[in-house]
Amino acid sequence: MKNDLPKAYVAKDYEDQIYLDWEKSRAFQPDKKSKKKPFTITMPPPNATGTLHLGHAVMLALEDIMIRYQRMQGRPALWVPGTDHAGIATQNKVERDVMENEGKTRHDYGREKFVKMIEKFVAGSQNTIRNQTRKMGASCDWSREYYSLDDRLNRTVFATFKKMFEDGLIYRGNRIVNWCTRCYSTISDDEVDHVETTAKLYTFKYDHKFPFEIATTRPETKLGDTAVAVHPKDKRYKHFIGKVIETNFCGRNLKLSIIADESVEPEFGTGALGVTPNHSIADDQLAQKYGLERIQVIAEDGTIASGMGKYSGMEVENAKERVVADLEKAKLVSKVEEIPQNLSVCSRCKTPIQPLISKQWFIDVNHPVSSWNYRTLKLQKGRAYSLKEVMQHVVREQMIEIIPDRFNATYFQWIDNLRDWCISRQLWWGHQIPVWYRKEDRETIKVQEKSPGKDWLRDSDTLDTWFSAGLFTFSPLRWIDGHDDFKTFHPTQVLETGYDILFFWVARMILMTTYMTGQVPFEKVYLHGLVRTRDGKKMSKSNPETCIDPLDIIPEFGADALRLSLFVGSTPGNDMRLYKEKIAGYRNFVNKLWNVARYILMSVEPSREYRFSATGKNGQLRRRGSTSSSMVPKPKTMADRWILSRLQHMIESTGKNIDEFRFSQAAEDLYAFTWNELADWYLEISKIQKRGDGKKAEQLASNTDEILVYVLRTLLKLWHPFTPFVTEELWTHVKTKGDQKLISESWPKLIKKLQNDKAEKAFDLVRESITTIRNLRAEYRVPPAKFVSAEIVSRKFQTMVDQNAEIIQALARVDSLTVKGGGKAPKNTVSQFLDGLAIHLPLTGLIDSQQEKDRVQKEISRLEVYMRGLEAKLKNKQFLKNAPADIVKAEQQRMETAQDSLQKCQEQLNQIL
RNA sequence: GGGGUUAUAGCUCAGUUGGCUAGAGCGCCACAUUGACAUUGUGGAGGUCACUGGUUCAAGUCCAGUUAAUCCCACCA
Repeated sequence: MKNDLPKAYVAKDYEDQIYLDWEKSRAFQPDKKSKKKPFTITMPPPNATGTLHLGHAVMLALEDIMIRYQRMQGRPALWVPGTDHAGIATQNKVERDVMENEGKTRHDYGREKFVKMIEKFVAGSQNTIRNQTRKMGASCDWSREYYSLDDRLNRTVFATFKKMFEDGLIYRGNRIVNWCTRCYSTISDDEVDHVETTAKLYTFKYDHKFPFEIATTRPETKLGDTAVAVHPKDKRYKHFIGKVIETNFCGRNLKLSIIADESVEPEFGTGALGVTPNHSIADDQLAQKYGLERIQVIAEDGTIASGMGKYSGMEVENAKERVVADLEKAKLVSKVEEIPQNLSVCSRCKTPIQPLISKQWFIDVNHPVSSWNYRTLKLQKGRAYSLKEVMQHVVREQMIEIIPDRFNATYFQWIDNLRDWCISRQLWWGHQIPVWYRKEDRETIKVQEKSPGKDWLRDSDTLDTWFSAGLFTFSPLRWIDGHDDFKTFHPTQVLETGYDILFFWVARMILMTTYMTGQVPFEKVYLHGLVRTRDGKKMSKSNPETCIDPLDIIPEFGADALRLSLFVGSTPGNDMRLYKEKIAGYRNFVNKLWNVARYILMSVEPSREYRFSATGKNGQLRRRGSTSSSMVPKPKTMADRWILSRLQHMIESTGKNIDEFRFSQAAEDLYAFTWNELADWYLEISKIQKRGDGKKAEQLASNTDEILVYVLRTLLKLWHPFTPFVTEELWTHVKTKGDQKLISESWPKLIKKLQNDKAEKAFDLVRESITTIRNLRAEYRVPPAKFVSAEIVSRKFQTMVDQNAEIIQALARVDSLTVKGGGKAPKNTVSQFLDGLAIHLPLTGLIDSQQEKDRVQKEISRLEVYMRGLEAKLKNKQFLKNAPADIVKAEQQRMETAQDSLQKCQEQLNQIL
């Protein structure tokens, strides 16, 4: 027992060393000897593009809580850390840096060289991420760390591609895609953001011969129109439907079919819509539906394609101005108005998206196949299922549970609207598509990673990052090699991540994993909210003053305080606000915990050995070296019984709360126990229990020491998943021979026989008595240092109050306490009535009878209001008939108590008069 | 247009299957201060749980509607 703790806990003096010790002790690796069911979490891999932000910190805090708790439960707990190459994000980042620093583009370097540059950048950034992860205290198994471009993961990616291709789930097609002209790549529907802007809506005719006007915000694309769509019932245009009108638009000859479709809104613009099949997703659908011709207007670099006359080669924006100018010159424009518009932009670089037709690789989400594990996925035999159907099936059948469950609706809605997933990206950074084309005839292909020979060219595109990310529960566990890790640790138990990547990642993991492994990737999905600023705004890198950097916080307040501030007071799926004062509050708490330990360590007899270990049968405590198997701490006083009982309830509720994902509740309860019960009450009482002289007093003191140490040890264990650093540090002061590091200790076992609701209730009355006296003193402005005398009258609790008289005297600063079983209330006192107990303070000279009268009168009114409510309830026959018996009984009890108090108050009032 | 979330103390938020005289932290007010802790202690003030209706013996909690904020998805050219 060491007792040389500094006055305050300065986290940064301990944390790094503690983490090193944990790592050295291999505590992060799952205990494979354990026979219990493994518990696995795949860490959502941060993008290898830089540094961790608070979103990652929340993720690390929550996952570490689960992992540490399960580890202490004795389960082989595996938390697999990793990083993601994050194709588009990383390439963008390096491109931006190179442009800023050297004014060069990736093309100035060429693919091979540029990829090398990205690799170098990634290596640096991975190191940063690893260090930050350590700073947070994450107890993940570094020996199993993965990176999405690791060999074993690459092989899994290529094997997946091949299998899907052979099953007809991957195809190459000419389809309209979201094209980012800056990234020079397709991006998926989910990578498109919509920003509200205003746009100019032009109303015009294609030429003077054209019979009616159309309206558009994008006149330049009209160069590629092949139809005009109207609503079938629109009288203005009905007689044109089915005709083909030849027109000359800005020097281009267009053949426009007039088609009718319900989707056209007659109220918008002129009610006539120029259809540009290749540059609008909606128009593309019309083109498919009516078999329209297609004309490419915009090239992949964002300029007007060749064959568009004088506009060819112009930037889209310039072309627009030019087209408008030409139209105006020809007096074809009748109206220009500003309208609100949702502009589609690339979520990475905010460049406006050009929808265009391009030959890309897709995953067919509606193609039914039979290559499923029908048994483990509980599918109907003999039936083919599409990816979409299985994604719906496993969640609907609750093989995967989403927390909070309202995200089920979001999930299903997304899947219902899911279109084929475009997986090819025209990027250099990522998994290059394992497809080879024969040089002479590009249509002959081979799907494999290695080159089939000299006459073959590899597809230059890479795969969408989320393709490989979809494999992350099983690819790092070496599924591809049939490794034990996969057999032992898959499916994983929990996937914990932000709700913002439910679609990007969670859904795709379900898709990929069910298809490839025949298992669900995880049993539960826990979604946390976003961390916002004090004003509820998003923290964004472009606004650095709104951002809180975990690396600034940790040295100042400690990782434990940061962790607490990231999940206490927040619930799954809901955003939270974070600001320094909040973190400081938890820093204060951590310090409180430190000082609780510091006091106990200073106060108990240091030479003794306090070796409790709750490893005996039936969760009993044994003292090491003792032959007795029932060395449970023995409560001698009511306070002892109370604190030990409260502690047992904490053991029970903390475990239950963590099991049921109520992390905030668990920590809040522990916080209240630590501060408001242990520190505020029991520690103060222990001082009283330890101050007497004589043999009996010594025995009590020694017994109190045992209880203090037992409570502290247990409390450190309960706190450990939440605040690992400070608890581990304190553990070094209370651990004894044979104890392990706290991280490897077992979760405290519940000792049922120490639960004592009667003692808790009785002791609450003692606490309430003390509070009442303090309150009365404060009200009558008795100086805190001054002692008062008091009289407590209770027939029912006379003995109990007597037994606790010393505590009441000390904590309420009472020098002479009279405890009576009955009799008349003394005169000239300030009095207060609790349930079955009256407290009288003869505050001679301080009592103002008017003030006292007012005080009692106020209490009476309050009681009367309260009793009116109760009375109504108790007179209600329906209530008596329908409410459960214990509820009725409780209400009756309340009524009796209130009546009693009321009567006492009235007596009191009469006496003052 | 479809879907979701939120609305509870001055602020930030809890409130598990309906049983509540509605809680916490911060802030505020008063007092204290060498003893584990000023990163402290003691006491206190502060709420028609957004609004309207319904279900129920009983509604902050369940249902319907209204208002306001917010997010996601789709999208009108």
